[in-house]
Amino acid sequence: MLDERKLAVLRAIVEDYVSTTEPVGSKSLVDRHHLDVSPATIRNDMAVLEEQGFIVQPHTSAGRIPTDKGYRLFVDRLSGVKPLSSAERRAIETFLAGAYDLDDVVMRTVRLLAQLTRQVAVVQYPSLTRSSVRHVELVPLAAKRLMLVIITDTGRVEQRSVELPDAAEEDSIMHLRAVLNACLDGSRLTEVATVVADLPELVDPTERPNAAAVFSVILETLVERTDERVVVGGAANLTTADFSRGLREVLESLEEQVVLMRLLGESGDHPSLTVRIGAENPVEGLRSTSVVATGYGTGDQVLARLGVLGPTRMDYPTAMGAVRAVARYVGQILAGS
Amino acid sequence: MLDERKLAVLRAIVEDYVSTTEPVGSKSLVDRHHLDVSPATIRNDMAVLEEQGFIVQPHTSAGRIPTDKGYRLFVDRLSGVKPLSSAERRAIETFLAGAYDLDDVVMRTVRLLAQLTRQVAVVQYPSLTRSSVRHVELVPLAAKRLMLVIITDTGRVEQRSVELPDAAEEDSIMHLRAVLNACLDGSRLTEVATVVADLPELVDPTERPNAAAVFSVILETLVERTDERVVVGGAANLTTADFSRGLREVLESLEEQVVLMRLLGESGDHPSLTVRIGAENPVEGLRSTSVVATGYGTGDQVLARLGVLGPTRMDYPTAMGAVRAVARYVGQILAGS
DNA sequence: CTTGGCACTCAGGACCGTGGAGTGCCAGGG
DNA sequence: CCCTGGCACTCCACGGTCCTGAGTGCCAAG
Repeated sequence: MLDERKLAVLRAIVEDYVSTTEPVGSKSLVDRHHLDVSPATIRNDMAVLEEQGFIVQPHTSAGRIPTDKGYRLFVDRLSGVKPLSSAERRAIETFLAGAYDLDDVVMRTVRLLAQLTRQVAVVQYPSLTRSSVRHVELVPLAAKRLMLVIITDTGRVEQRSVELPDAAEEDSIMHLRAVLNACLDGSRLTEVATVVADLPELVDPTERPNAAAVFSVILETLVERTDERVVVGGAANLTTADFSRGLREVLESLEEQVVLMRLLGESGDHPSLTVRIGAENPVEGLRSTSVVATGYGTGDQVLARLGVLGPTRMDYPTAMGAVRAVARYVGQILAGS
Repeated sequence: MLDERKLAVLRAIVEDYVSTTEPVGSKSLVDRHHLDVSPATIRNDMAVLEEQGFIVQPHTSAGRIPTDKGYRLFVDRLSGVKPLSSAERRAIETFLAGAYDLDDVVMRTVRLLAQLTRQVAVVQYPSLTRSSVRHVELVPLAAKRLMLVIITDTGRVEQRSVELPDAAEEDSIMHLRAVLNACLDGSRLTEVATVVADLPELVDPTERPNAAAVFSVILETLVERTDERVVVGGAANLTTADFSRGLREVLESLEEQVVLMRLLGESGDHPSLTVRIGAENPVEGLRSTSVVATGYGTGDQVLARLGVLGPTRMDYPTAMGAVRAVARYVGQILAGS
């Protein structure tokens, strides 16, 4: 029911509206894109497109602007992913290559994405639950207190201080550390819960209370704490797109870790490019924004997600290209370190 | 040359303007504050205040608004620090008490400050250079690669990966770790440079290349890297105060770590409350904002700084009260952990 | 199905007039 | 010398009117 030309018209409307921010009319359409028909014909097409809910006019006798449904069709069928220029690719590469630790990689990634797309960038730290333990360290801080440091194979470091019920000897701590590393080293964090459950038997009875304290903190840290960290950058880009007074709402949402997680999509398993447009968005208050996100990781393993957020009127092909490219490079960087 | 009443007038102007956001005129002044004189008298006073540069009128025959100089006088001589209500104090206490590690303390602090003052909150992580080493850990990741973890007495953990020139035995790493901890444990980070310089002699000659690699990374991390981390929160509060189109500029500045450091004031030594008003601000692009900051730390030791940022038209007494109170509580929390 | 013609609609800008808030100045009184 | 009431003046903000131009929907003809 939508013939070839009507689709072309929709595509043209989206493109023009995205680049000009102004409702686009039949006249300007025909000469900017070389559709070889008259404005009147286009008007008929637009009437149909409007009836179907792909476009609307802000007021009678103004141009048309796409609806969420219109963008959706555009993304699904009318546009590809725009590959980056080679200059941009080089820029990404050199910019990310300079990073020297995980924090730095994440920070640089967020800046990079924000700059490339001129939107707000959102990057999730490599997920704890998907990585595995590389080393556990116990550092005595005081007689009845020590610091627990867990290092994962994605370079992430978690630290927690632990209160011990009894004063601990240097020896018993050494022993505990050895046990922990022997058992946990290499385990996926999803397995940690079961592994830890068996641990107490390996410890001298007199030391069990202290060991139990440490174990429970480990569980808390690795298993119960789903609090994945998310970093945001490029918030200044929100000012160009006027959300009227919704800007406050958007900024507030961006400070909520939980919201950001839902935004990126909890279905973090498949690494495919996801686009959420306007009201498709699960988050109240971000109903006038779109999110382009994807998973990233080393090899076929998805460690976390990253993406950009902007007004529904955003340059989807470019955003998708940038997000996909950056995700790939970050994956490479992480794999190589 | 400014008698008692003129000062009272200035104070009243600042207070009214801050609460109403509108230029304040002689008439509304006299009945909102019970100055027992006629509007005409006030007008004369205002003429003088304007001549001296404490206030201006946006257009002829509109009310007056304070200049930066006016706010300065207000802060220095006309207003105290408004203490928090006991409810607020309790809220601070319970909110901060729930924190379980350093990251969490900082995050909670930033939220707290933003909520209390309804401004943008800025909190610097406890400074590396002012704390001392509690433990150094070396974790082998691969034959020629290991992870260096440094734990400070303020609970901060720094991690870096190190490329080794030669493959390293488990033994030699153990030895190196022992040497490092023996020498560095307890040193102030400012002394680390000199201590490290003497280290190579304590290491077996065959291991010197590897040791040197580690040492240089330590130096990089602790000494050369002045990159102190700063966390921002409550950016949404910027939307209420209209910076016209300067909002973008402000948001951009807030994403630059370096800028934030300068904002809080590098003169981090004395713990006194600092107020920077408008153009007094060292940062281009934040000339229309004010910053209220202070140092915080354990006991008499200043570890870092925190504060709030807002439009020059901000409620200084309240902001100062909140900043001071939060700084104290954070200090207590850090001291107790 | 496309096209040119035509009448219609409506947002936005320019223009104008008015009301009110606020000022500066002045002359008189304590 | 300082305070005060009175007065004339200035100008912003607000609302109404008009006009223009972009854009539309519809229709009849090709």
